[in-house]
Amino acid sequence: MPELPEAETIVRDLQHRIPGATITRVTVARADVLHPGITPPMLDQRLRGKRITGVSRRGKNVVIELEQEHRLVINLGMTGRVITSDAKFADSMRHVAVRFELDDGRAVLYDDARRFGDIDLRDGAGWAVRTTELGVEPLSDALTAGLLHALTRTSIVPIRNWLLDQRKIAGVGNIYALEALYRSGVRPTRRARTLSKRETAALRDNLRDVLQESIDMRGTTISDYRDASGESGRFANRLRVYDRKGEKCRQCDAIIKRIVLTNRSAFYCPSCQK
DNA sequence: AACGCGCCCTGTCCGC
DNA sequence: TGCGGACAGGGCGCGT
Repeated sequence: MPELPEAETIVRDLQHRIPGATITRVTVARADVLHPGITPPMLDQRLRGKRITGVSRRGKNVVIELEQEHRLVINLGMTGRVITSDAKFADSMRHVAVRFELDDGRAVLYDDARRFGDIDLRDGAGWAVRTTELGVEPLSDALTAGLLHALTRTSIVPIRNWLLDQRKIAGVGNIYALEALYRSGVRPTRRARTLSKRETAALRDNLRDVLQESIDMRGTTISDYRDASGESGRFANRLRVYDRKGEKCRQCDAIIKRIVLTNRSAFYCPSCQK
């Protein structure tokens, strides 16, 4: 579910709520959301007494920064949510997997119906490893048209699949990959290396635009996504192809198609996208 | 090395 | 009303 804009929205919410607080206790109801090798007692023992110093994002991951360079890295999978216990909707969370109790009486709740999410704890060195496994941040200056063109030269995979590879660009998921391709006039099936310089330049700009516009609307809620207060995002009605099979293209009146690429839906306008 | 596939798990919706 | 199947924003491990 949550891609970069959704993770970014949660991060911004948490940034003005939890830094300065100290974790007093961690309770794990669903150990399968913990990163392999991390056990519930270990998590509790290593977090207890640690002060939260900041909150940031890397790709689709929400990163809670702690004293001594430790980081709690939360990947929300498909249905993960991070909600503070003082939020209006906190009591309605029905799949709380982990609770991080704070010294001010509040708690940070990790809720995840499908439990595809992953909670990892890294020290400075461990984080350095993890972050280098991820690709360029699409909203950073590092993602230039030239870089996107160069990166795509060696791959024969459909460009939609290429965009989902977190080792290349970090944070893009199915929704924004498809929306950016639509805006760029490129079909999701096109092999990455066949995109022209002009097309990769357009794709770079459109990717950044659609991500930023979604952040401005606090993300896309199809069904599960909620921000740190439990509220839905408002970008869903701005989607032009995602989940619009059979509906009319907003630019040309052709009918939006749905195909399957490596077991995941792809939507596109057969007339606007080449 | 790069790629495609199956799978992890729960909830919801649709057709019968 | 109930049941089976398809599908869902992600990502890992495996075989080729």
